[in-house]
Amino acid sequence: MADGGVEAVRVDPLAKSLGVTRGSFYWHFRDRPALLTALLDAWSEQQTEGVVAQADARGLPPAQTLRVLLGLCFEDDGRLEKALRSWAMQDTGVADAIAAVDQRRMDYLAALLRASGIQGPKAVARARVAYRAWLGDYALVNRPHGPMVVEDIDELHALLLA
Amino acid sequence: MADGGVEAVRVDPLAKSLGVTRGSFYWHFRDRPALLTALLDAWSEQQTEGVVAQADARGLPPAQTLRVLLGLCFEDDGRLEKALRSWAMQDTGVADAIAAVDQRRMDYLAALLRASGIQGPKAVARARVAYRAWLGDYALVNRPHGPMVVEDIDELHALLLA
DNA sequence: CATCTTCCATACACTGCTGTACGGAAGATG
DNA sequence: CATCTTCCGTACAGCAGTGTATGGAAGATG
Repeated sequence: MADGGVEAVRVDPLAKSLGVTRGSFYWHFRDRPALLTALLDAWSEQQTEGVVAQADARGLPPAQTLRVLLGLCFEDDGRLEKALRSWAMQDTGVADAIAAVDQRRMDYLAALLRASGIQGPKAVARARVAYRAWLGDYALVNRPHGPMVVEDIDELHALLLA
Repeated sequence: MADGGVEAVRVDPLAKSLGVTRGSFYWHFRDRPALLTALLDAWSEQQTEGVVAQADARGLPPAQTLRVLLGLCFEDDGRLEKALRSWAMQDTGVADAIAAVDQRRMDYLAALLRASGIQGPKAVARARVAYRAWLGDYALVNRPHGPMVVEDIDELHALLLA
């Protein structure tokens, strides 16, 4: 999925790469769509709680937690994230699942900003800007120096808390 | 391409939707890859000059031009942009072409920020943040209220010039 | 008018993938 | 030990799309 997108997750090549035959696959899954939805469900469940808990676990003040969160997020190469969002363009069910994940993550960002002293609607607007900046980093095909450079993260962090 | 991604631009369905046969296609293009590269070339050439010229044409001061540019960019639904970047994940040639377009657009953004009084490296870092925010808006599957809301654009504009 | 080029249709062979039918091995259960 | 369930392989039919070979119509050119 991360390598070739939805179109690349096909049962015949998948079975071959695993050293089994399609007969095995069709015992575990009803058909290809069943595999895909299983994949989506697993990702969705994992991404709603994982990163948030990881950032909160350190028990830092909100402004520091925000910085830790940004660092964590920009570490990922985002290939799976990109593949899923590309998939969502042709499947509204996928789009809905991702939208729910987006909402939870932006809510957490806004809460962090409010706890850092950013007032009311500004917190929500900035949370959306930050979330878009994170997603946009993935969209950049050849990212200038690998993942986002530390200076860019610091600049974003400072802008959000200004 | 915008609707279904690269995988959807196939010669047989395309010919059918145009009311012709594949025989016609294979006279105009050597094969499917030839069509795809022709598409990419056209997009690349169109996107290097178009929007920049459109923003500059009004002859406004740089800070206002920046606001106009942001408004113009966030108008687009970005489906083609997303499809191309998704395609770039499996084709380095596509990735290179898009990276070149990215570079030109970020250079223009940085120049606009410098002309607005943002000093040195800050201009580049903020240009990258803004460009990522723009791309990230496309990545959001169900965008909250259609395209990016005016408040978000204003907030971004203010942050960039702070 | 004859020929030549341009543009498109028809027909064919071929590939990669899906889903189903069936069969068989290996362990669990009575 | 007989049977039954679990898990997987084999074989087949079918579909969608690619690329090629060939022929033919319509206008351009001598």
